[in-house]
Amino acid sequence: MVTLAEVARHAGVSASTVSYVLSGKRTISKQTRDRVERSIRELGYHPNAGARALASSRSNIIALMMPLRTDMYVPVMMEIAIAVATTARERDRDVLLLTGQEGPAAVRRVVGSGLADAMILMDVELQDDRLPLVHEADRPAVLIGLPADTTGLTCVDLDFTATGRLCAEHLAGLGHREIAVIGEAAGVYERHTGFAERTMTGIREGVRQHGLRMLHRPCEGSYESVAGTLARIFDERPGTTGFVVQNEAAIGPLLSLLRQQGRAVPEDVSVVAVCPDQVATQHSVALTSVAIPAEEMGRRAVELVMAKVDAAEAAGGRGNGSAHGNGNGSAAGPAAAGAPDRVELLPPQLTVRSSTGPAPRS
Amino acid sequence: MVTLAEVARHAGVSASTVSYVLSGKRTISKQTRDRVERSIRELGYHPNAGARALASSRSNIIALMMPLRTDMYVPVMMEIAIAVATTARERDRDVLLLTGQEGPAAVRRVVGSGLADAMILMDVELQDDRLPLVHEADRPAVLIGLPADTTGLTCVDLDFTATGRLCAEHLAGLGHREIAVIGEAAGVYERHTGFAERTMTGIREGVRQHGLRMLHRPCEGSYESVAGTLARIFDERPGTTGFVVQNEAAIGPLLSLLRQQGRAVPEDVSVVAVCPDQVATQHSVALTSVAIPAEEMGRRAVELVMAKVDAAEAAGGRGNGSAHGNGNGSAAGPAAAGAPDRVELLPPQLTVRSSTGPAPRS
DNA sequence: GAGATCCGTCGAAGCGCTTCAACGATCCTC
DNA sequence: GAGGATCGTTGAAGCGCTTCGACGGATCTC
Repeated sequence: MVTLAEVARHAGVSASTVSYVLSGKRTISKQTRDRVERSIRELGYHPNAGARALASSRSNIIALMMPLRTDMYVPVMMEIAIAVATTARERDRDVLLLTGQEGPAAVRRVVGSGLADAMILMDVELQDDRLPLVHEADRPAVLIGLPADTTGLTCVDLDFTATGRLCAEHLAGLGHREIAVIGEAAGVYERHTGFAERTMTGIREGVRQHGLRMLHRPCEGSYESVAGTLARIFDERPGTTGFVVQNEAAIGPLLSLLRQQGRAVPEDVSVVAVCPDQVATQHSVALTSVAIPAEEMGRRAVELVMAKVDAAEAAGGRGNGSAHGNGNGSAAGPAAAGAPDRVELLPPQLTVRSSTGPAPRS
Repeated sequence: MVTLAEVARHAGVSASTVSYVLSGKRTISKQTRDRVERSIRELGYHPNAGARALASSRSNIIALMMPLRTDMYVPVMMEIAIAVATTARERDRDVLLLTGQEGPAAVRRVVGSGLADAMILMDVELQDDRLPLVHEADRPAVLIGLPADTTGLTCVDLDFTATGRLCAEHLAGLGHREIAVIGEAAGVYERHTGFAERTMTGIREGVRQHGLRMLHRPCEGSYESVAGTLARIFDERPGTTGFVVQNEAAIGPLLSLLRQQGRAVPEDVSVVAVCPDQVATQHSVALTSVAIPAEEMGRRAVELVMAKVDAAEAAGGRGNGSAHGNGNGSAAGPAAAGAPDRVELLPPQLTVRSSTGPAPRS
């Protein structure tokens, strides 16, 4: 392995000069810089990550905690993860992959060992085990998802309330009066991941405001489950003409079943989905949908967490970018310039495709 | 941050003693060990990862290179990644997530900086850009997937040839004489990822051996594409009664279409799929399938790569666990005990579910 | 043109850990 | 009971880097 010292010797300068060329923290004459850079290239030098981390107490690594269960939203999770990794690399950081397996202890370990400078937590639940540790660790952290209490936390998520409202409004605008929501599997509601509830809140707002009637039924992704749910919906409300589907897995079966029953989409019933664009466009009918901006969520999470790292650095200390009085959230204010704690809800965007149309004449 | 020195002081021993308690590399009396461990707990000590890496030139990190494109097999990729991360953690290693974004240069960087001790490469193509660098880097590496030339490489993959054979044999055993293969999207064949070809090789073997007739059609995952492909198949070979589907995305549309056309599964046509079990069981008909053992692939990859790290360590040097003469693969042999280069093909397992049955009387 | 200022470079001190050689103490062995 | 092994522990030397203070020389200021 080539070391910095060897580069220095090769270039005829001191080690510190090489270091400053690399970091840019002091001005170096163009002449020297060129010479050093040439030596680096010729020798194929790569700074040793461990030594760097030790000397600077910055590892340039961001930890990404994935959900343990892989039963849901896999494509979304994956897209977020890839966006995180890609964005981090663009900013010269690496990403450490942690699974939920290890539980909250992972937070303690990573923080304690200085392995990572910051954390991004995915799939945050309303009452998340890891949150107390995040607070205690007082390290830059960003959550993807929204816990019940966001005090002192920075979060990124799709604005699911606005999403729900948007869906309801879209259907209302097309003249639909009775709509049904094919929701997430019951387990999702029980786990209190929050987004399902928020979507429903938004839908209810839209429903109330536009005087619609609405039926909400949780539903598994299996064909049988969708069939049962659908049957019950039409049983109870034969006049239903609009559907909002939040469960990706239910979309395929739903379209199949509607076709089988001779209900044309969008002539007889309209369907609007909440899902990634890729999913929306791969079905027999291209779906009007609100996209889940996975890529943007991942990117923003990295940007926010890095801003916090830099802010903490500038402030001289470790820490979260904002002071933590012991729970007395007094004077949260803008704090030191940089990255205040905040909740960033991405505005939903509804794309009209071929699955929604005017309500049929009653 | 608590340091090892503080632990030593607190326990009334020297720093080296604490280090040996932690690593177990020398015998320490139970009494001292207990005392040290107690201090560690009381102070909440976590060894500093950077310092450790620097002093030992081992980072205890395994790099995982994900494919850049997220268009395919996302659930499989995700499952592999999670299995890798989980298995690594069980063995006290962490996982660094790299995307294809950075290209082959990532290999050089990670190896050069000592950030990771070893690499696992996913989604390896037949002629993979990264392979020359893997050879050159001479660091423990394991590929998930099979390149054209596996000399000096360790690979893990499903035995797709056997998989193909198994599918053909299963259908043959049920009396089907004319079968069709709904293959991967044309792009997959063009990219030469290899597994698609290997599956076809196996299917052809089975077809030949059992005297079947076979039609192979690449197919996109979209509904329209499947519809077109299916129409052309029945056009050309009306007597087709058995299907092998390798493209996960095509499964849903295929089942819908068959149902629509009044062809009952499995009474009129049988369908066998190559896909994760989870996918196989979530459709309207539970599919007879050969599973893609993602979890096992991830786990084995970690086991193999760690064996190589240990072997290299024991052999005193860096290196790949086996000598690399400059391309003259002479006397590859068992080499030093430990982890020789090898290709590990996992045996496929076919699970009979409800989508295959005896061929209809012709 | 003397003093203050700035620029580019260097030397040295550490960051927190691992590991080697060494050493006293205890245990055998004959 | 003397010599050698063995055991448990220690001190010190780095691992490769960052960063602080210092320093000579060029540039500016009045």
